Formats: sequence, structure tokens, C-alpha cells
Amino acid sequence: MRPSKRDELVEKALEVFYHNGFHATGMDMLAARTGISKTSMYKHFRTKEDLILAGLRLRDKEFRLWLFRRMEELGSTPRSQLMAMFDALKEWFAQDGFRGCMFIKASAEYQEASDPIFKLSADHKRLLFVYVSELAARAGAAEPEALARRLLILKEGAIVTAHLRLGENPAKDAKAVAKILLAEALGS
Amino acid sequence: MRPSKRDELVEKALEVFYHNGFHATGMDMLAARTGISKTSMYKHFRTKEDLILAGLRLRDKEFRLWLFRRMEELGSTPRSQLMAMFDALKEWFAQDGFRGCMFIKASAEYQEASDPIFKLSADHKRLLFVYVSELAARAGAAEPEALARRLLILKEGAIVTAHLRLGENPAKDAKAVAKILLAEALGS
DNA sequence: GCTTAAATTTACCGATCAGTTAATTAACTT
DNA sequence: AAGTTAATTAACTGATCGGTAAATTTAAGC
Repeated sequence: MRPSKRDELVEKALEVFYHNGFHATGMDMLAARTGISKTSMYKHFRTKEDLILAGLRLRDKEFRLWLFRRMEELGSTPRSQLMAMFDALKEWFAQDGFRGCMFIKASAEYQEASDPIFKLSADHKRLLFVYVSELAARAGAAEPEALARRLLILKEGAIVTAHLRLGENPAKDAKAVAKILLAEALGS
Repeated sequence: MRPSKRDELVEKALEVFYHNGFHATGMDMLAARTGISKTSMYKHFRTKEDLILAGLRLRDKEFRLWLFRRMEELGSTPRSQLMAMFDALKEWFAQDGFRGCMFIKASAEYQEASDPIFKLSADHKRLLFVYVSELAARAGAAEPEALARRLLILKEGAIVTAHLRLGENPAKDAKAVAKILLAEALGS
């Protein structure tokens, strides 16, 4: 079945928010870009915040699905899958329209710890942590959670660096560090 | 001599922008918070963007001054100063009012590569890179720029992680990776 | 004390913000 | 085809956006 109007709205809104920012994107602009009238949008979502949250939930699902699948495709063992995270990042950075991490940006505009948008952003990162921890455990790490935290610091750093267009290949740099890190944690 | 009205304005505006975001902070709100009327503000700055840029330039200077001085205070050799960067970060993260990196946030709200705010944010990071590269060279790194890029990826990752309040001590995690990295690059 | 210029204030500009009301169109039921 | 309901629209709300014009206060020069 074809996507509902509501799903179309969320998808398109997400795209505009990503490209343009949250506060900088008004509901009128979204109406113009989606071809859906404002009143219809407010039929589906009570507030702009609700629409943003729906967009972020979609992004969370899509991004994790994409990243985890790509890691599994590019790596055959838990250890090589961890390494492959940085190959996947490299692909992402090269996509045109890449503008950094949606959740870093969301948490930059909605900073209150109690803000649902901030919370959802942190939750996304925690779900990544769960997956990477699991993988680190299966790779035989003595402290899988510590290893996961460190790998994810590299990931976040690479994303920020890529977004600011510093360095030629932040994913490659991060991967080089990850290699050393895994050698230390799992043996070379 | 006491700070000029203009400097007071920039300082206070910077603080509000940092806490509240850029688009979310209106000029009327700044007038209310600083006690300076809007017309006076526009005497000093032609546009809101100019005020933001002045704030970011101040932050750039202050932050680099603070970080570099702290690294020199906490470390006696180039190598230990590189390590001390993460001790300084830990101090920063623990300050109340810490809300992540001003420049990451600025570049999240002003994403166009041609935007002066985006450019200034990237320039700030490049100045950090120059300093860390220099230090890496003096520490005897065979590829000081590669080492600097990698250490700074750890720095950015730690900042983002701390801002989202993931993990207990991202600075410590990043430092642990830095230690391994330096051992590999400079010998243990 | 008077004049002049600089700094500050109040009040306002049109545009846009998130969100709503009332009228219209489209779709389904019988 | 008529009647009912659901979806959509244009037009509007008060508030706020970035920015300004004209009036008022403050300060300086003589």
C-alpha cells in the first residue's frame, strides 16, 4: 500500500528540518513544500513539536536500520563489523545533502534536558550504544561497554568534523583510531 | 578601564545565545536581558547576524585562551599537554551551564557553507587544529597533522557525548583512547 | 546658560511565527 | 441523486520576528 498522507508529511518535513533547521523552518514553509495545507497538517499533529518528534522517530528507525545493516554487510565478524561502522560513516558523509547528525542538531536547538526532543535525541544515541556494546561483547571485549563508549565518541567526533568540512576524510581518521583501539582491547 | 557598553552587550548576548539557541533568541529578549534598548543595540551592530558573529569571535578567543593555558598548566611536555586537553575538557563539562560547543551549535543552526557563521565556526576548529598540530610536532609525531586530526575527533566526540549526557565521563573515555593513540604514534 | 551633538527611548513598521475558525470541496451511504 | 460525513481550504488570530523613525534625554563645548 502506498504511503499515507501523514507519512508523506513526516518524511518531507524531516527532510526540510534537516536541511534548514528546526526553528528556521516555519509551518507555512512546510505547507508550501509539501503541498499540504496547514490545517491538514494540524489534523495529523497537534503542534509543531509533535511533527518534529514524529520526524525524529522516523529518522531514528531509518538511520539505525541503515547503519546496522551496512555494518553487517561490510563486516563478517563482530570485530570487523565494528570497524565497518566507519566505512558506513564514510559512505554517509559522501552523500550529497549530508549535513551532520539530525539528533546532534535537534539537541542543539532544544537543549533543556526535560525537552522531549532532547530526550529523544539522547535515546537515539543510547540505542546505538546498546547495539555496539552487544557487538563489542561478541567480539570478546573484556569491557564491552567501555569499548562501545569509546568507539561511539569516535563516531560522533567524525560526524561533527565531517559536517564542518574539516579534514579530508574524518571517517578514515576515526577508523584508524578504532583499529588501534580494537587491537588494544581485543589483541592484534 | 571598564568594559564598554558594546562589550557588555556582546558578552551577555553570547551567554543568552549559548543557553537558548540563536533562532530561539529574539532581539527583544536580548534587550530585556541586557537592559540595553533595541535601538542602542542596532547602533552597535547592523544586524542580528553581526551581533552573533561578534559573540562567536569573543568566544573563539576566550575558549582557545582558556584551553591552551589550561593544557600548559596541566602538562609539562608537549605530549602531556596533549593528554591534558582531555583533563581540561573534563573541567569544562563539569561547569554548570555547560551546554556543549558553541560552534557546533552555531553550525547546526546556520548550515550553509557560505554562511559567515558557519565559516567562523569552522575557522575556530581550524585554529584548534593548528595549535594541536604544532604540539604534536613538538612531541615528535611522524605525522603531526594526522595525530592532531585524530585527537580532535576525540575532542569533538567527547563534547557531543557530554552535551547529550551519555556515559558518565566522556572526557575520561576520550583520554583513554588518546593515551593509546599517543603510545602508538610516539611510543610508550 | 545656551547650543549642539551624541546616546537612548518609545512607538512603530511589514513580515512571519504557531495555531484556529468557518466555509468549501470531496467522498461515501443509502 | 440526495444526504451525511470527512477532508481540505482560505482567511484569519494575537504574538513575535528583525529592524527603524521620530522624539526625548544626556552629555560636551563654549
